[in-house]
Amino acid sequence: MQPETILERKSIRCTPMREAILEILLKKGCPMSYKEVAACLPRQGDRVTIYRTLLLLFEKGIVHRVMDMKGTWRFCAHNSVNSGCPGDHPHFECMVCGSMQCLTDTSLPYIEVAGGAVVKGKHMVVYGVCPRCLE
Amino acid sequence: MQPETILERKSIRCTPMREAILEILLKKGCPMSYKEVAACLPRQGDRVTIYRTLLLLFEKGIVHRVMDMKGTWRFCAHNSVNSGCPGDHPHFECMVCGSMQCLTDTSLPYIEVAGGAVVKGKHMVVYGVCPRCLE
DNA sequence: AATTAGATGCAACAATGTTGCAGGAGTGAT
DNA sequence: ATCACTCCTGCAACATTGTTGCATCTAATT
Repeated sequence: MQPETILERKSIRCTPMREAILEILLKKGCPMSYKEVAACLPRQGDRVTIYRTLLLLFEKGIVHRVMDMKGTWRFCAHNSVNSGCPGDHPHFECMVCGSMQCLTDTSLPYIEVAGGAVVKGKHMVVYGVCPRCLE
Repeated sequence: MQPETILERKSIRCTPMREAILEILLKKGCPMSYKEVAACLPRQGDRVTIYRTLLLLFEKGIVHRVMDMKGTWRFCAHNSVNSGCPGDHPHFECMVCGSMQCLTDTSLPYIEVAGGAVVKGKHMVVYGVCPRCLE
């Protein structure tokens, strides 16, 4: 689906910035930090705008969000249409190059929390060394 | 085990700061951020020293470390003696009060990463609302 | 084309975490 | 006891991520 179509369907104004960011995320298909997204932008916009755009895309359910092992949010839009994305699959992070990857084929286990806590979501990062960095 | 004994066994100098921090972590038994630890200290030391102490305890395998959903490290020393602690159990984080809890009774699933990546560790945070905040 | 709701850019701020360096405390040997 | 040495602590400074408020500009609507 085109970035423009996605934005329209969610009743969000289609601005060049939003279109560009969403296009980058769709193209890469892996969780990207603000920094990575900013580096891919053709025209450098304001830091705050990028943050706000990423947050908006997340809040509207267009992308999902993962916290990496450095404590920074990463945003990811894969082409799959499955909703309720957050918390449904683990992510792999390479400790060498820092790249991240959605493990969409694996689902997260059911976890029971003792004492009657209500579970809203799950978040899993598997870290190690990716094939490229192993060589 | 006493903080002093633990430090001696790991061949680390037993200073008042280290003893105090380790004692706090052992007492609470749940993952604490730098801020929480600092707030519990009887005599306020330097920020950097606290960070360095926490990092040292982690590197020596005395405590383990979890990244919470706000992107800050939390450190935890439970009394159990099992080594290789990092990555062996999930953690629960309350979205309301921010408290965290080790789910030591649950173990993390085996996750296979396609493409021949080497997995070094796993990290899982389950978030929701704790029993206290539900009322 | 005018209006208006909303998007952007700027400045400023807060928090976490790190690095380099000078001085101080503990350890061991003479 | 004294000396030398290791290494712990505190200070200053900095980098990065992320947020907030406000003025200005832009996109969709009439």
